[in-house]
Amino acid sequence: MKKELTTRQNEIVDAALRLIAEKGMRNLTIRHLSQALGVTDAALYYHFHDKVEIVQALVGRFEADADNIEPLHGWTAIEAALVHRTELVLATPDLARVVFAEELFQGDSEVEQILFGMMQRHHKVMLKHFREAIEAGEIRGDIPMDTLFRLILGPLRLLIKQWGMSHGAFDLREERQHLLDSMKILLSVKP
Amino acid sequence: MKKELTTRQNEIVDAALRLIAEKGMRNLTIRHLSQALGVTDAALYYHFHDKVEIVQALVGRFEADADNIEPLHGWTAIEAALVHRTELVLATPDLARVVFAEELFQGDSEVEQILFGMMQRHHKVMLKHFREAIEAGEIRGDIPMDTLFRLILGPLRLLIKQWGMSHGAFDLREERQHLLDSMKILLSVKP
Amino acid sequence: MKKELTTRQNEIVDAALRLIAEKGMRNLTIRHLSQALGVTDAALYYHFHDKVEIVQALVGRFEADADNIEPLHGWTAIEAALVHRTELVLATPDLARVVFAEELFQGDSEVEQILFGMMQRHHKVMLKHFREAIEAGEIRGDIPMDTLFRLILGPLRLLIKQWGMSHGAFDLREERQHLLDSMKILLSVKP
Amino acid sequence: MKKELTTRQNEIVDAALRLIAEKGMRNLTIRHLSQALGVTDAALYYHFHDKVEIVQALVGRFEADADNIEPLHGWTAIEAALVHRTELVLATPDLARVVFAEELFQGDSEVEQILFGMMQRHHKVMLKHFREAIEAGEIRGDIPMDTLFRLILGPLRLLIKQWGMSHGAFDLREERQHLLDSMKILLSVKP
DNA sequence: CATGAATGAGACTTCATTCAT
DNA sequence: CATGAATGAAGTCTCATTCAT
Repeated sequence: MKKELTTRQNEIVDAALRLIAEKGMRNLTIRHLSQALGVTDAALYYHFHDKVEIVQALVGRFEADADNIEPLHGWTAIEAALVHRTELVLATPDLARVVFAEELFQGDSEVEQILFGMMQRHHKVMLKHFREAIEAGEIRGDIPMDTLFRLILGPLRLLIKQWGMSHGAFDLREERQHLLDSMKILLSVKP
Repeated sequence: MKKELTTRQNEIVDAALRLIAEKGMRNLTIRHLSQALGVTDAALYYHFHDKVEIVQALVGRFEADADNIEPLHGWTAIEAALVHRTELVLATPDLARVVFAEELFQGDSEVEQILFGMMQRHHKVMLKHFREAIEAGEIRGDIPMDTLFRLILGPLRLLIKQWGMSHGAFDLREERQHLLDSMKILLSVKP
Repeated sequence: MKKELTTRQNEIVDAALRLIAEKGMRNLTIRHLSQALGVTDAALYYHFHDKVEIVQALVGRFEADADNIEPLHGWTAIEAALVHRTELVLATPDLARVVFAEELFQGDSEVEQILFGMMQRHHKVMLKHFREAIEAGEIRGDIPMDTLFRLILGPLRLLIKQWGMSHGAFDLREERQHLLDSMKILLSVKP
Repeated sequence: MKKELTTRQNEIVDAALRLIAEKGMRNLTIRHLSQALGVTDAALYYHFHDKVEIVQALVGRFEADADNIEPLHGWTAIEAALVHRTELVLATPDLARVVFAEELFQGDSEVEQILFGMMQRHHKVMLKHFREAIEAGEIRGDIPMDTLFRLILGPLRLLIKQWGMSHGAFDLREERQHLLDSMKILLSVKP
């Protein structure tokens, strides 16, 4: 299912990501992309059949990285997931402004579905970890699952979005740590 | 500063909002808009000088509604703000999928600035309420302000986004209540 | 043939002239014109049936002024004509950048004809004065008539054009006098 | 600075020149141009980034030709310049009705500047030749420089404009010769 | 692998004009 | 006298894509 990308294809996806991060999805046009790469429009069609194919490869990036999480459990897994997200964002800041920005692809139904699938799977995995954490007595169990998901992922999303919109004006790792610390305190089971 | 819109102008903004909500920002073209209104492209230019002007009027809607919050304080004000947001979303569902979707306007620097200003002001107001709530002993004071903001607004944003993306598949009021209840419990000062 | 213009019509023509002088013929649009006058587009159609009618009235201005030359003869008439032109230009500088700019109306065949007619008549009158001046021994007679016309009118046109393009940067009267003096010297019959 | 044009670009500029010559600047639209070339509007944008770029290339034509004047001096250089102009006009009659028609570009501030620069340089060169001619005793020295410029270039401009407007109804070379002869006589130093 | 040339659809915008009020 | 609302044609430009070389 997942196609291996050639070197050139990866270069193209990199450039595409850069364009989107810079000026949004509308900035991702075949001409801009080819100019960024120093080739002709037509040249891109040798590497990808479609523009859709490029965007799909781009979205695939998120997934590729997201899958490499080690098999942790409970609160440890939750913390790892949040850390992983922010580290990913720090590693490829262009991704930072794109990930969590599902609206960007609104209308691109092909991409929308891919993203929706990703989100669903992620959601499922997280819920599993929540249950584990509750069973292990790591976090309190009196909060509805969906609400819990929002309480944990919502702040993370907002944090990353703020960081992206401010063009990295604050220390993401530090703020992420504040977030994790506070969550730990708030969610821990009271004696 | 804020321009009063004519009846027709409001009709146009309504239609624009509908278009965006349906298929995203890319769906908001002058042609689509005029077709939705049953007139020619050119007709719109009688009412607005620019497409930008239309989008600005549209963004102004958020602001207009956001300003009408009663002068509450502390946790009450925070709760009211969250309730107000969700009620706004319920009242004009088209707005729902647009609000909190700053990325939609990424690249549209004119609009970006307006939104940025709105966010800044909102942020400031919320921080004031947080401080009041802490002083009043309504919520605990050991969480950094910015983190507190993310912990409260992040979940709300995610909730509204989920509701929008699912096309209203769940009861927004109910879930919002769960969120508020949980927040209250989590943030309350422990004896 | 020549229609008397109402007060409002004259105001409109004035504004039209100003627009053309400012940014060229392409700047003369009904909307710009109406905006300059502080009314709606539609309002202009009460005063003129057509845009063509406005332009015709505008061109008529040149003619109107050009006709009022006193019945002089010979070199005196020639000098008077040149003086008259420059004075006209000084009196209504907007006209300055339009008059002698037949190209501006190229394509506007209706106007082109009017202008062509004006030029023809002017040409004829000037030739008559040339002949008188030669017969009177005021200027030498060994220059072909058409060449003489170019030698006298060409410099004047260039002078006015330079003045217009420089936005009145030099003293038109002074330079015109230099021109007349030099012409007198050059063309006078040698002993 | 001066960009080399491709074959296709030159074809486009040729067509553009033809369109302007035929019906004036307003006739130079992308659609007309592409139709004249038998292609789509969009095709032109492969060769030129802008419509402005096309016009600039077009204006560059004047300059290109104007620069190739041999290094002559004094009256010989002046005569050569006038001859060159008329020959240029005869060689490319389309240029004829455009050259000396600065008004055509009024409002096109980009082009206006290019033209203004060209005029300035031309003016400077001519003044130099005037001085040389005076020093060499070829022409009289009692006429102000600027006036001299107008006396010589003005008639030439008018001649070319008349020829262009009459669609080549008379023998340009013959009339130009009359002009030169007369000028020589008038301006020569009297014994 | 890439370029040169083109296309058709559609984007935003301006223009002159009309008509009912 | 004027406005409010609209129209149809035209203008400039961008976009994704194709095809021959």
